Amino acid sequence: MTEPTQEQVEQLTRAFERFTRKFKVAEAAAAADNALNALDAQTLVFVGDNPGCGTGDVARYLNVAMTTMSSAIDRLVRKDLIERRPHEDDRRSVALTATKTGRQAIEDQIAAYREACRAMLRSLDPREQRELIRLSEKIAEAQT
Amino acid sequence: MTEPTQEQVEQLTRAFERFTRKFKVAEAAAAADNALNALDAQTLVFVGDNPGCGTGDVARYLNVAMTTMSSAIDRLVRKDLIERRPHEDDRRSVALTATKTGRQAIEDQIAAYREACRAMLRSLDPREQRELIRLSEKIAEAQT
DNA sequence: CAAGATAGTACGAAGTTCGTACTAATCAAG
DNA sequence: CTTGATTAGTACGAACTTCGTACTATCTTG
Repeated sequence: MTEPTQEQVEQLTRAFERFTRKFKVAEAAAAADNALNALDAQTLVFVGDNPGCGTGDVARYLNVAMTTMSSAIDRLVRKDLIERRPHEDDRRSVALTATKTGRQAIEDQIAAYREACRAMLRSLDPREQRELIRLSEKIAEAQT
Repeated sequence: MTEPTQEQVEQLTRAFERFTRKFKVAEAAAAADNALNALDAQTLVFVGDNPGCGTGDVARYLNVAMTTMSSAIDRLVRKDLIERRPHEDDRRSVALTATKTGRQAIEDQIAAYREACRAMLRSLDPREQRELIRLSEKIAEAQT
């Protein structure tokens, strides 16, 4: 827990700008098939991870207006990627779940991500690979 | 350059998903002031890095239609963040440059990025910080 | 210099986001 | 149990974004 130097921060920033770009390309590639925009893709993944969640849950998580999320869900339902079912306990709510097609689309989405990660690791030798993963996890945990 | 294991790839993917999310928040925070959408922000940064570039250069780099870029540039010009000047050699082209206000906005944009990177580094001890930067640069260079 | 390629913009159609207004269901007292 | 406030969600329309088509102006090449 030491304050990094200005120079170090800038080096990492430059490297990460390139990573971010790489991930965007990966996202775009995964979306190409289903023609999902960024919001719809993120919505689909969230619903896949949180079956039974409601419109508001996703809206809050992705930081968009409730009505925007309602539209996004409309599009995903029309493409048969998710389903709106009545919620058991609260009849105002809907319970969202990914359809079989939707789960497949999520897999493709994540596979593209994973492919980008694999490409990164491939540039390193085995010891470095282990070290990068260790450091990444340490950071991810610290951010809470 | 050794093939990483499936397990390693997944660990890194999970960690990077969290990073990506963090960067999106940073981007959103930087955009909040100027109310720039993602495309406009990226366009502004590119023009800042490539003064004198043309509409088509940015469009190709960001992978959008020429007309889309023309609109984005319209918006940035209207906000006085960039300028369209006639190109010296080729009078069909425009030469784009960031205005003083624009350069300031870019600084804010990048500062938010840098802040996210600094936060990451802070979770590590000095030896680990140096190692993370070294590995990141190695990967960034290998990707070409 | 004529034909074709290139850089860019105008315009309009299709789609996205979000605020306002509304319905339906739940909760909290009284 | 009813009434008033809250909560989950959708319908609708305005403002904005993206992009294809059509067009102008300017190189480039044979």
